[in-house]
Amino acid sequence: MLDSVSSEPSPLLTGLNEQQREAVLTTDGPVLILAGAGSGKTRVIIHRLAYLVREKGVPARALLAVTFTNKAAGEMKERAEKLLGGALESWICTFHSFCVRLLRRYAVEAGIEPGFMIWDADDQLEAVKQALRALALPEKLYPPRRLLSDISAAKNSGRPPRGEEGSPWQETLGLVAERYQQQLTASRALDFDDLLLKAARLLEKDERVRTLLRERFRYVLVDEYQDTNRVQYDLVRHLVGPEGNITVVGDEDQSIYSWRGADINNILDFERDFPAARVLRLEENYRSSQAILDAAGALVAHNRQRKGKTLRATKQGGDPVRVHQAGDEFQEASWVVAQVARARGERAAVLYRMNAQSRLFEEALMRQGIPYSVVGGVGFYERREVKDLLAYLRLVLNPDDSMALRRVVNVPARGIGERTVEHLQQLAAERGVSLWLALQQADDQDLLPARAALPLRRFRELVLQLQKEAAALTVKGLLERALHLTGYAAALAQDDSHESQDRLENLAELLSAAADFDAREEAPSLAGFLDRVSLLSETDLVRGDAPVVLMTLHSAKGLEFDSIYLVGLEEGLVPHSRSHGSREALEEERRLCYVGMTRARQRLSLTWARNRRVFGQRRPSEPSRFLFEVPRAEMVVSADDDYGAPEPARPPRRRFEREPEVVVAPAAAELDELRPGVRVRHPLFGEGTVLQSEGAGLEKKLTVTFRGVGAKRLVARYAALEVI
DNA sequence: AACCTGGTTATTTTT
DNA sequence: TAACCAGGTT
Repeated sequence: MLDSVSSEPSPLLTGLNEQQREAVLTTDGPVLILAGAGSGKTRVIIHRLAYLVREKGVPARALLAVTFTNKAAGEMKERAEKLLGGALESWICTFHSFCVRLLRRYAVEAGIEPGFMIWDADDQLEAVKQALRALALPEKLYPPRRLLSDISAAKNSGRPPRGEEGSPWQETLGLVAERYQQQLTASRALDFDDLLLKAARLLEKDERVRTLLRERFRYVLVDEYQDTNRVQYDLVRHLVGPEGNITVVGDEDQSIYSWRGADINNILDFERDFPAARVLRLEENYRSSQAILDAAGALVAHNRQRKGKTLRATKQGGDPVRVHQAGDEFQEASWVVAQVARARGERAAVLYRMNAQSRLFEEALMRQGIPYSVVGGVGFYERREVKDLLAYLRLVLNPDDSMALRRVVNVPARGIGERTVEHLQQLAAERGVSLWLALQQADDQDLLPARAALPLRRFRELVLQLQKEAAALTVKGLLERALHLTGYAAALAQDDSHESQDRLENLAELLSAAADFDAREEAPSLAGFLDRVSLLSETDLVRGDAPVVLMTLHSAKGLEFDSIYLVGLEEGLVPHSRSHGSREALEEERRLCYVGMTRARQRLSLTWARNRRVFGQRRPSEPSRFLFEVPRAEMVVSADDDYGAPEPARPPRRRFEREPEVVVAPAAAELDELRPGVRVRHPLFGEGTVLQSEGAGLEKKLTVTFRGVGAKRLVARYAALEVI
């Protein structure tokens, strides 16, 4: 296997270090590549794919690479195609999309409906609530979210709950899980966990399919192996078989998804599971400065659950890691934003433990007129109007999807009340059919509640009409038709509130997303569109253009920035209070912190606030223990000026959207000067020229071009512009 | 069926 | 604190 190295060095190997070359060339049998943060992992993977195709003559369609995010898959595919100079026929996709493709293709063998819908987290939660209602169990005693997470945990471990266990909770869990699953079945739908579970079962049970797939996929690669759960592990094992070529790439120090069922032992025990395994390490780091690596390395060295590796920096020196202690969370945000404003032109990220922390940073950035983007939070596809429209599309494809039906049966309002829906629901439960079928039967047998009969019939006809038209339409065309036929657009247009305006804009964006899909996809279909939307993740939608990005530590995995601000490093937050007590959980928190630190190329700042509002109450905080695990010599410590002073009185908080606080804005006299052609200075973008301006006063909207940054649209009120 | 209100409740992290 | 829900009112 190594003979091609000596005979003639492949051009695919140039620019790779010794370890990377070996990782590219070691293609056969089980291989574990331990890839440290910033060690050029993706590069190795794409060179490996190219090497297999070009040098070893393996047909591209025999290669399968599985990742966790669409973004990673997309990037991998794109770069591999660029390297090979042509379209690549390999499957490079996420675990979930791989399963969907498999299940759509082998639905019969898997024993599921070919046209299944995918339920999202909202649908799942709603289904659990329904189950509780049907069982006459109070939500207070049985929190739906906890039930759902237990159901999901059970599915991810490969053993769906049964109600046989002893404890009352387990018994209830079993009952609820059973009802929950019934609803999925009646709706011809699968939840996220089912996608993996059914695919794994299919491979386990059906020898023909298994053989077929093993023959097809002769080289399988799994990225981020440290984040695989039990079911994913089973899936991979069935897919590969004892003689297969399996390569897994991962880093045990970056395993941060145990709460979603990921099992760090999958990577730690790889050599036990595959005794013939070759283990290769990538320990040369091309991303971060020496100072950053030393600090991060010292931190993670406190973990016991690891194979252990030492990253070597290729960049020497660099700024020391900064630790800043702020008086409170407001000052923490101001400090960070001041630092960001000072370092023009570099890309920075603020990383926090939980989404709720983003707001203060958003407000501070907005006040300074610094453009930013937030990853996560309320995503585009989670907005009500978007989900409503998508629900109509789901009904077109599968009217039995009861969650979709429930969602829009009275949206926009058409006189179908809660009681009517409940009545139908009961009917459906009695007969063990979907809501749609119950509706149909009730209509045919004149069982509909008198007052709602007409609107219900019209709703039914509406769905049928959309179904009839769907075949001849593009996805965008169908969306437009749905907007019109349902009266959704009209209802929004009639109401001229700011909110409705926003919604219409979002729907317009949905239309353009659909148009984009129609144009780009080879064979665009409604099913394909819905699948893609369901499998989209938060980080897939990261906009890369903003100079500052705000996100959780979890979503930062796999990304890199010039500057990293790791904020809220306090006991109870990082490590999170829920992780106190168990060593495993604490180690995961430490890894989370490690992941955050190793995102930084040039500068790393760690901040904490001496007191912070928690549960709406101000409480003093302790610095995170992780701060003490980084050697003092690596750090420069600073503090707010009023460190130790009594807590200053704060004006009552005001919602920024309603009443913007002008902190730094052009002086009033300068507002009129902001005309096209005028030179201005921005704290972040540097000097630029006004290209265009519309409106007047603080509401004035400006288009300004900055050197090296391009044109930016700014609102005068927020823009910290200075006329020069 | 939409709106209001007061009380309760919660905070990880998300493919 | 603020988001959410159940229950009541219009």
